[in-house]
Amino acid sequence: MGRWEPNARGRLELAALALYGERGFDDTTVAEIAARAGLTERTFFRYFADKREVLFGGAGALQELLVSAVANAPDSLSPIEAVAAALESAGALLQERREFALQRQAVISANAELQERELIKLASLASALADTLRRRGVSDPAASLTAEAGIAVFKIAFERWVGETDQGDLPEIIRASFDELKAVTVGT
Amino acid sequence: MGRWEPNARGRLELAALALYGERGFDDTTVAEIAARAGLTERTFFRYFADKREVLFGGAGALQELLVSAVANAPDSLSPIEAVAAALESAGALLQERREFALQRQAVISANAELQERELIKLASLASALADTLRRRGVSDPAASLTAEAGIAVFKIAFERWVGETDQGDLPEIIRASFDELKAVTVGT
DNA sequence: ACGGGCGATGTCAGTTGCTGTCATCACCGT
DNA sequence: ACGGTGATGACAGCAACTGACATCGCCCGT
Repeated sequence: MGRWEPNARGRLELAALALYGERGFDDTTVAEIAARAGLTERTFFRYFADKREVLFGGAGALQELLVSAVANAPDSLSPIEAVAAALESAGALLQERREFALQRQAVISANAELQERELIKLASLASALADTLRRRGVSDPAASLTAEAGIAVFKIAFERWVGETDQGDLPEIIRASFDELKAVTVGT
Repeated sequence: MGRWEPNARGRLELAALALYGERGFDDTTVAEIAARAGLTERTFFRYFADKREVLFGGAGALQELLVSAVANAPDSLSPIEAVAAALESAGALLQERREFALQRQAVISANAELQERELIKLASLASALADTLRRRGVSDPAASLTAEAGIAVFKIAFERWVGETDQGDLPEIIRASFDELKAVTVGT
């Protein structure tokens, strides 16, 4: 194709994940990542806003998936059911890339700055879900609460799935966690 | 008293909040904060791990308050009721410092890095609450779900309270949001 | 009262994340 | 062939953060 090797972005993502895994996030310099990808530090920052963002390239696609799943859910579903169904299908997708998901999560779990970035991505997901619910006619604060509760369930289900040695079914864990949330909120 | 002016930490917090408010987080250097507090940059980093942390000095106290409130809640309260009561009392405390809370929140809302830090503090709160629930005999995933749902409710209630011109009652908003969550999770 | 330990602060040098600016180098259409 | 263009490199510079060492009074024991 071009003058340069193709897929510079993908090479950077791959190199970063490998190096973060081998030597840790803090002990990896951006220059090292770039060198491993056959590029320079300056080019790294043309593709990614900062050193952390390189691990979150898939966040945008995941958000679009969730939003369109909720937007296209049948009207017969209640808001929380629509959100649950969307998260289950996202879970199914994640499950197909379990190896990658585990490696990535190990890196993130080892570093607080990366956890911060992950949390704000999840918050962005919740915000997008709430917007979509509002477009479905759900009013506030129900829309925000449903979205935030859904993301909380997803977080916890994902953690459990990652922690399991015998690989369980993620969508199933998500569904069970929603049921558990329902039981828990009843209170008395 | 001492060789130095007392309360260096407090002076740094005050100077930082003022400068972040006046010129924005990005356009404020740590050296400027330190100078305003009559100290040096190096001393700033002895008190705070990084430039953001200076805004989160109260997080530790808040966490202790919540944990002890849940730990000391009467056994007659269900997990979610214990969490709700704890968050309401935290809300009452926040309400006493409304001016400060609003100013601080305006600064945080204007900057993504600060939002990240706030999110990880909230996640830490949720984690501490979940631990406390487990010590009360609640098992997982109910403990984690209750804690995360509680924090989600708190976030949304706080946002509403901040957005109001006619200052409503925060504990009341929190209680109402818990009720709304219950309604929303019922689903169908 | 005096000397030394000690805690809080200052000074300095260095690394790294990140940015602005300009140069370079093929490819592409005309 | 020629100039435009998009991706990359080279370089300089700022600010966040860290480690090492110096300084300065206060306090405690003798």
